[in-house]
Amino acid sequence: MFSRKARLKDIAALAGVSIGTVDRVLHNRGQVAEKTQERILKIARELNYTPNIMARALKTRKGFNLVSLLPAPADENAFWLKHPEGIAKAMSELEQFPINLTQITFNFNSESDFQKKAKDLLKKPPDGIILAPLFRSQSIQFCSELKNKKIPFVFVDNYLTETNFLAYVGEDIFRSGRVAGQLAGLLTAADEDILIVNIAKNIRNMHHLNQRVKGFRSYFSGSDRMKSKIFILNIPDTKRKTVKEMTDKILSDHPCIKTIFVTGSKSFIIAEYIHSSGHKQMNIIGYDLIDKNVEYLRKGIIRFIIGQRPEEQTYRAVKKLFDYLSFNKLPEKMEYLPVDIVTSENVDFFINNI
Amino acid sequence: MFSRKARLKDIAALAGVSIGTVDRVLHNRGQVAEKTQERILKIARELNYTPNIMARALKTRKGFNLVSLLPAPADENAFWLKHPEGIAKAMSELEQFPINLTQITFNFNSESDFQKKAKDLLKKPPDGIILAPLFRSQSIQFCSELKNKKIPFVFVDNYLTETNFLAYVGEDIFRSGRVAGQLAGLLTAADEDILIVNIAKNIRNMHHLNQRVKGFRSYFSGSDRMKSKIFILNIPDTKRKTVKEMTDKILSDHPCIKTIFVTGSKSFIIAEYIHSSGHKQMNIIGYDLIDKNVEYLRKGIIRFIIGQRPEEQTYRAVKKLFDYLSFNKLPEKMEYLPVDIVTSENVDFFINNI
DNA sequence: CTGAAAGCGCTTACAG
DNA sequence: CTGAAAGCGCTTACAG
Repeated sequence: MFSRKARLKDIAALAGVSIGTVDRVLHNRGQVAEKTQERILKIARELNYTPNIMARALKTRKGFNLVSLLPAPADENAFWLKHPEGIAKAMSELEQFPINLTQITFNFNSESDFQKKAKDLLKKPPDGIILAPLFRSQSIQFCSELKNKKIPFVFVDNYLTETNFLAYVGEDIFRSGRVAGQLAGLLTAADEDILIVNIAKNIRNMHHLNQRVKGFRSYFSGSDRMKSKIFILNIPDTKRKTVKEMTDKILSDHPCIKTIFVTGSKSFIIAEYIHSSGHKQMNIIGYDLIDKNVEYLRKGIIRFIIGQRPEEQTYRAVKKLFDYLSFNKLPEKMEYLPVDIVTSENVDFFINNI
Repeated sequence: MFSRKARLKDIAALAGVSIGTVDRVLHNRGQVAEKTQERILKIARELNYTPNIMARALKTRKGFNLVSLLPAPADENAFWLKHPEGIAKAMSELEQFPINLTQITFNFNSESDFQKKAKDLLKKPPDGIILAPLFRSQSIQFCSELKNKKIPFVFVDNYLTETNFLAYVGEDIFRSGRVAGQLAGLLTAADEDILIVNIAKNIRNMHHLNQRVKGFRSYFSGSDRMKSKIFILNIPDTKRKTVKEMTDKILSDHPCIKTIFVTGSKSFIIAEYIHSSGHKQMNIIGYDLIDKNVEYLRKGIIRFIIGQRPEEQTYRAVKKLFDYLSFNKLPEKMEYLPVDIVTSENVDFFINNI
């Protein structure tokens, strides 16, 4: 009724040997007579043999220690709250296997903290690592150590081409900027202008955000669709006073600004200020479904949020690492998750939804 | 190093019985002395016992026959091309288990063909069914037979509340209409009007499409945000002549129409006509990432496509059925997939992406 | 170079 | 009411 899978036993019977010999051939271990070997391989091929992974897992029971090294979530970067959820989900699906995953976090603003945590974890080298490479040079150095120690690692959030990472799961950053550009274009009339706002304290953010700005601008470049002017504002911190002064200034200098693109997850700060300060209504576009952004999205103060599925990044990263370590399965190297366009009407589908 | 899971053996040792007895208690079979039973349950709880599903699967090796009963994809409903992909993906992930899934298709326009196929498949009753209930009364009847025969079934695409379905995976139809409404609102100025187009040959479509229309209208109702008028056009077939005549008429009667919402997957037909007929440019919003729609989306002739993840519907449906049959796991009953907002800039992420 | 045997954790039929 | 044993398909250490 069901076409049974071929077993070692079947191959052994046909080849007239024991299953031990078949196994030796199939795993390239031990010395087996050339002729026997050929015969066995031929039969295995004909029977389309693939091992029963249940039986293998049951027998082998090899455990792995994994480590995730991600920024600690804090008020100012609630974005990183979502990543542990994806890890938890993946681990619960893999509950049957003897895996440990230790979550290590580092201070979002401290390169030395990252270095310290990275160094510490290597004292007891894990079998695989999930890593958000926020700090470029420190990450490159760390990854070269991982390479020396032959520890595979998967990037989330961003990647560094100069390392030999096993895989990347995350946003196509440039592309997501283009999507934002398209949305801004839809919201902005020909006689209205656009403001890009970067809110960044540290250099990492700048790199990430600059990519989005590039993508955003690229959507408009070379086309005639854009008569609006595009201004840019870099706000160095999130103090209310700084935000107020800098925003007020640029908006009064350029009264035609109607659309504001906030390149990071802090659009709620701009939304809050615009909303409470008596400025005219703006079209605000931002990133990431953190609670405060969602709140302003529902209120209609933020128009669009672009989502990058942070939980799914870590979820898939864990799965990739597991498949690689357990089944030698080489994962798809670059896995760009969809750029989600989220509004007040479809936001419910995207939160608490992993 | 790894916290080992408790095994039957461990419980047996602590309870001073054999693993056979433990198993009998845990599966509520056979007669076990009250006292022994209590002791064993207590220990199992304390040890937080969960069975090792690898071992169980290896031993049990119970096979299932599943059937999917979905419309045959055809030129006129390319939407249904995607569903087999999700089935294929799920089956390849479950390759290790002795499962069969037979895909049965019926003619999208023929209720009698559905009835025939449904009847035929029951001659050899499967262990579970995945079903798209296009034809209401015929589906209800079929589902009541399934209930009698105790065959579990999962709906995709739509559901019928009066049946005892195991689960539904698909769109929140009303809600997706609301999302379309919001997008239309963004694209339409106060002095411009909106046209809703239903293209439907059969009654099923009408129900589905009407729900979307309701959602669409509900977005505008009771709010003052809408000064535009909303017209509706029902096109009974897709002949070029019919489309031309009816579209021309309504657009000349109402020259302020600027946005067209096509409630089904045939927005490419409207896009094609508008584009090639010398009408002024319209904002077109449609459904489903079938090739022709994607083509017009990329060209900028369709503005937004709303996606409902057809592959994921069947993928999850198969998984739910499998988990239910194999592990007695009751699935989440209503699983609404996200309403995806797709534009020319993020469409790449949503095609060939399962 | 090859075979026989133990055992992963579970389920099930049999014996008592 | 309970235990002992076989076996799912694989891997591995041992014996020859």
